[in-house]
Amino acid sequence: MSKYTITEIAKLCGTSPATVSRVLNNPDIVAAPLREKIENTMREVGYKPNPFASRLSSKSRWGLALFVFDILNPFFAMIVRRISHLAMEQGIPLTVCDTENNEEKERIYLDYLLDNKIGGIIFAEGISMNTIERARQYTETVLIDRHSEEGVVSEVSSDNYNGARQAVEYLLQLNHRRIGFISGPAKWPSAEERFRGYCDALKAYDVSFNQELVSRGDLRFESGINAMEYFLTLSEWPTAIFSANDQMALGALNKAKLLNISVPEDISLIGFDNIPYYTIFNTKLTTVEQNIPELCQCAFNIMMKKIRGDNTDKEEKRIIVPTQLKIGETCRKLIG
Amino acid sequence: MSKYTITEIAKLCGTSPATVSRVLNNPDIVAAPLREKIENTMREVGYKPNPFASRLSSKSRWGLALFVFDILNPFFAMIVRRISHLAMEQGIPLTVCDTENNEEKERIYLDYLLDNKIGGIIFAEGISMNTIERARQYTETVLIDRHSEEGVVSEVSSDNYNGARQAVEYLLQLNHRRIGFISGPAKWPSAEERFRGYCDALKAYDVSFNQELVSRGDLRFESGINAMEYFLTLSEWPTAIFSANDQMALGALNKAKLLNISVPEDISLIGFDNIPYYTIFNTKLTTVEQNIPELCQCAFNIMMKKIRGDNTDKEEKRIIVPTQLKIGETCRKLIG
DNA sequence: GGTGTGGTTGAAATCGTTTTCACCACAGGA
DNA sequence: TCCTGTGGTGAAAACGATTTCAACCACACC
Repeated sequence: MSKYTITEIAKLCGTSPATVSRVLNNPDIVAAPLREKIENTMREVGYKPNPFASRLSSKSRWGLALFVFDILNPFFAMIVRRISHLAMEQGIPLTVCDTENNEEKERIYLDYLLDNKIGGIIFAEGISMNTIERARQYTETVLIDRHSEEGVVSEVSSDNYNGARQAVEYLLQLNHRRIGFISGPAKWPSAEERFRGYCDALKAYDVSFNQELVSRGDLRFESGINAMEYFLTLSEWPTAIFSANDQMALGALNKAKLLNISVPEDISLIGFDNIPYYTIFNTKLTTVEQNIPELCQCAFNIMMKKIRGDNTDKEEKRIIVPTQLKIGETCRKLIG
Repeated sequence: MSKYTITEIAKLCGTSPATVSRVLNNPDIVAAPLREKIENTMREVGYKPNPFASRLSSKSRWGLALFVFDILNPFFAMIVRRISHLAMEQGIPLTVCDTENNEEKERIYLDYLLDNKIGGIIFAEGISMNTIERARQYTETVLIDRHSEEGVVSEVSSDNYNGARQAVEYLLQLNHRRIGFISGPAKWPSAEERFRGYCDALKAYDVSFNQELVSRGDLRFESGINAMEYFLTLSEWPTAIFSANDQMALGALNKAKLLNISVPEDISLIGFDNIPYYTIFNTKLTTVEQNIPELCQCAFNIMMKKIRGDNTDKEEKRIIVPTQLKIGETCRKLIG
């Protein structure tokens, strides 16, 4: 709770407020001896600049916001946890915006933030492109696991394609050939990529794609249940199922258990995400781990660069973070 | 993005900036016709006061923070969702602090917030009393579902006692007499109250308390599993179980299902919280609903009053929000 | 008709920074 | 010697609100 002002620091050092301000914002242009003297006194008396005065005179933007479409979903809750940790470390206020999958709420939050001259916004998967586009015109933006059309926005995402492909190839190596897929929503690029990974893995093993083995889900638990119900109506069951996320995989797992269908004895199962939260089930799910800390760290770094204006301009517009297959207890090798 | 200043509004209305400011902060003291004229022009041109200028001149604190100890827990995620919604409605920036059940993190967050002259902090259950005490000395505080020693801090909580009591009495009315209890952590007052409710309900029905029917949990899914395992080792099983929260109840439910023990045929089960998230299981849990929206609204209102300084001073230091028993599919009536 | 009185309003200082502009001293070139 | 550029610094004007203080105008009352 610093009670000192820039003027007082100036007086203590026998210099002017202007110079102290320069030390704060542009240290290089003040002569070394004086600069050090000022820096020392600031440290000694525990001076902290008043953020409101700063922002009033420099019309610069400030603060970060994070948009997630469903904070009750542990994947996004995890992102909130990481990003808010990083922001706090840097002493940057973060506003968390849970849009509840509601475009009107996105609009209201965004208006509010723009009015308050927010410095940057990080969008997680699930936010509408309208909102992102509008934000982009007024402030810095970074996407996590969300693709924009033409790489106009910086984005950080998991390697959804290879993660999915690796998972399905793992099943293929275990001699599975009849592999079901529980997909995500059609509009979500990250979900689409997982689908591509699924298809290409099959192709690589000369297994023909079979539409009846695909069940469209919405990433929530229930759609995993529904998917499993659907698969069991088929005259010939799949021997393995790959789900576009853990929640649906667990829905499927739960459904199977209730019907006394054994996983992995009767059906093998792989998820995607590896949310720690989901160790709640006593069967350890085999899944593709997304490196959420890394994802968040990258997104945050890019944002900081943008805000600081370190525009090497050649910067990668798109960063891909590798995934990792985590072997659990839900897959088995077919003898055939 | 309002480009108007208070001075311009004044000019448009043929008055002075001072008066416009008064309309903003203290409308009553400016004569009705002038006030309305100013209000209208502000509306017309879409004027929004510059928050930084405001905060610079009025040395008042500003902004809110919300502490939760585990944002991955849907109960707290729900609180984050509600409070951030309310804050945004009022145009107040909210900083969400997920302390990850770590006292060091609490300290860091708090230091940061106090440095930034935060206007108020809302603490949810699970934050250490040290942190709350320290915060209380420098800023406004409100607790949700967290009791302070002597009512020094305003607090809003669910009617844990009566909610628990009602649940257990419901079981008693269904002729259950051997009722197990899965408790929460010892230090949590809200969990303790649920325990008291359990005990008093038994007493009211002349059922003697039996220590072996109590299993201590930590509110997480796993401890529900453990509790169920424990109960099943008893020579005589309980015919019903009341769990101090939904997560543990679902752990117990899941364990039972895996062991082919039917709920409610073999054992009845009641939870506490009614997190919408948990409709994920296809069996609808009978549970005591906490009115989270109301809880949050109350806490928020109290905070706003404190910030505004409307200290009727006679204000209730403690508000209790009623709970409601939600009948699901996990309880049955014993014939005996 | 003078004197309060209370309700409204405006002028001006203030909050703590940033930033522009002018100034100075000194170095280097003509 | 004079002129010009340059790096370092200070004075002072913003930034956009709040707040104090004084002025003003009825109006009523003695």
